[in-house]
Amino acid sequence: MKAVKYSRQRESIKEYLKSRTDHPTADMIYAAVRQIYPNISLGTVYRNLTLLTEQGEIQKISCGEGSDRFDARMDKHYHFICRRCGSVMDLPSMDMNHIDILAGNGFDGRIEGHSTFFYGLCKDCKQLEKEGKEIQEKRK
Amino acid sequence: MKAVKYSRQRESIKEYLKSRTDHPTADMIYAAVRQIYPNISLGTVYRNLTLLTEQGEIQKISCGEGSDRFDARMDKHYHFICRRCGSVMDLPSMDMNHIDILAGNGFDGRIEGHSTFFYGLCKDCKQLEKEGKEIQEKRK
DNA sequence: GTGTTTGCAAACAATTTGCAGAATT
DNA sequence: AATTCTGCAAATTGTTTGCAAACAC
Repeated sequence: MKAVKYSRQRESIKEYLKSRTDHPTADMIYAAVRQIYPNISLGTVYRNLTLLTEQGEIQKISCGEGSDRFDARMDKHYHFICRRCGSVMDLPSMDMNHIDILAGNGFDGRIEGHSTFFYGLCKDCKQLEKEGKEIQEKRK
Repeated sequence: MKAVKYSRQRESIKEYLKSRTDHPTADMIYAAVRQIYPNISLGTVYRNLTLLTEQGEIQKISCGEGSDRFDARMDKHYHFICRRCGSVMDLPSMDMNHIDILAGNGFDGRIEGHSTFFYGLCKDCKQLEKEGKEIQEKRK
């Protein structure tokens, strides 16, 4: 019932997201795409991010704090969030399917999956903290 | 510099939370405590939940979808969220410290911990889905 | 032409905050 | 008396939505 039609705005959003590995927020994507389509609205960005997520072309990362982030990488991987600068980065791929079994032990429902993110200090912040440097917020 | 003074409202919030295992939202707590202190405001509830969380007396559960939830259980345990009714429940305690090591392999930052929740169908919804019954939203 | 998408602004939900007065120490 | 906490309302943040015009098929 719902046909999806082409739109240059959506294409631009997708392209931008594919070019990044820093998992931008809707706002960051808005700012970037506005360089090309100055009249695009934040509502359009949100609508397209939702649509693309529903179609399995991108994924939404809800990390609790702050705005949601988006990722064009669709292979299974986990995310790391730096507690100091707030940046979100990909971790090398690893298999953690076994934790669903673990969690199912002694639980009477059906475990279908999990959502996990890791936190700590990214490489840069590890170094900066050692030097007692100031915090550089990379997160919005 | 910041002394914490007693308040009956905060005590009531803490008491209520200790009596529950369903991880209520700020709104649910507000509704409950209002039975005892009809003039309490939602702002006060939020302020106290934040304070209690900072003091390590309770914990906040951000599960991505919808409002944050709160938990008075402070021993390490994981949460399960039913994708059908939205209820949040505790899982039997288990040790998953090893996944931090796993995640650290090939990553140049420092992993300090993780945040995980499991999802699927709770016992009741597993049964109801089998019978083709209607969804009973338990979540706000 | 019909149906989908857009820009804009207004609406919304969850949470936070400023302030004057009340409660705690 | 000094400081912290409260109720209230207004402000903020992140996101969604209604609508008429523009665009895709």
